[in-house]
Amino acid sequence: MNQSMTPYHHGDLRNCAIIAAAELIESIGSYDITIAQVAKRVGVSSPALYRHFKDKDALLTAVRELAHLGIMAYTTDAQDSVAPGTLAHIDALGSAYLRFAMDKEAFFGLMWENHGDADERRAEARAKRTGFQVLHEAIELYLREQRPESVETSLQTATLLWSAAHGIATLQHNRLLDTFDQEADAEAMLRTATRAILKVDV
Amino acid sequence: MNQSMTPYHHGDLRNCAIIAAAELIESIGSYDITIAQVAKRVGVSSPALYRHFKDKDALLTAVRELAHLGIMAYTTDAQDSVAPGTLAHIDALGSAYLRFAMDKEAFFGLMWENHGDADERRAEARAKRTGFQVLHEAIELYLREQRPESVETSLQTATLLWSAAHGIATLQHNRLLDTFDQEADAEAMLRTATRAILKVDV
DNA sequence: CACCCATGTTAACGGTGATAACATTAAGTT
DNA sequence: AACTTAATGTTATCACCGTTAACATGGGTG
Repeated sequence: MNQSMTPYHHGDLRNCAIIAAAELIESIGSYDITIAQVAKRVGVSSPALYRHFKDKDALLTAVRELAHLGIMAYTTDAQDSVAPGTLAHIDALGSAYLRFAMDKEAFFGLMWENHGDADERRAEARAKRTGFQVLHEAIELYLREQRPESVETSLQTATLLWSAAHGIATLQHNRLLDTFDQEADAEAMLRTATRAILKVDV
Repeated sequence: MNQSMTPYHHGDLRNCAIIAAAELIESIGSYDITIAQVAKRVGVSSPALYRHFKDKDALLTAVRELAHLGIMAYTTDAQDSVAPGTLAHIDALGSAYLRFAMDKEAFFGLMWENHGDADERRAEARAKRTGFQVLHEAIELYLREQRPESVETSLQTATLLWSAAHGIATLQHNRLLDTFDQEADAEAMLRTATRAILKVDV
């Protein structure tokens, strides 16, 4: 009846809460947020959120899904301008990963927090594997064309390269790269690692 | 006077609280502990801890120092049985790192949490750099003897190798290595990475 | 229209980190 | 030995947190 403001039933609380949480995280630069903060931002009482999320971590898990989409967007963008299966392709993927870690610090941190129950864990593992597949395929293609004798190790190679990228991203995220090497350049490091692991002559 | 039990003044509360916190973390396998839990374990009221630690994070920072000592112990042990500056030496350091990450999961996770004020951050960075130096020296020695033409890149090489080790350790810690490659073996991966980065022929 | 269920509300609980105000004791001064 | 003081403990209390219970609202279906 009252057509003016905020009807009793929100209508799309679940999605709005996820987005509000994400915005909050982005704006304070930390995933240390509060149910009450999210509720307030959506204009709803705290307990209302429990109609849509089992607990706080379920909400954060939903935000993590968003973060996975975000990283996929970075990845997809990066792939646009490169030929599939080239070294430039692999570089672009790695650089997208590093860029996401820097640009969206709080989300990157959140993604690697491992609280949550088993179901949530499995769902996230699936999302992460999806991202990994992109790298794996690029590397498989690269090896098939450049080093066909090593193509059967493409899975191990991809896993190792991801690990290297993740290590560099994580250390940079914690501001430790500069601690070790004042002139460290994450992107250059990853390119070096990529070439070493792919055994390309530099 | 009353020689029986628990004098009013504990006498060594600060150290005991740190140890109690560490034990608690080890026993529950998570660094999500409570001031009250620590206080109870030491047999003291919660506010008493605030005489010795500015806040909860200061206590956790002290525990992190302990964790750094722990990783150094692993490292030192590993070095005992290898000749300095050999590939085996570098392998031993990496393997010690991975072993610590697995054995002391909770501590490893805690070490890379980056809350805390600027002073605490700087202190921790120093501790981490100390650990890094060990790897750096081993690599410098190795390069000087095996690849003298690359010795001036020893710092970059050490930083990169640490990043790779850290990435592998972190992914394993989050149980993601198996997600990517069911047969992944962290130690084997690190050996591969080490050889690739040092440009040793395999 | 009547009912019901999804979805919102306010009230309340136990636990958290932290502070204030007070108590006790060890150590130092005279 | 007595007094003072500072360090270090205590209890009482706060605001806030995640979460649940009990109640209110109202849209959708018979």
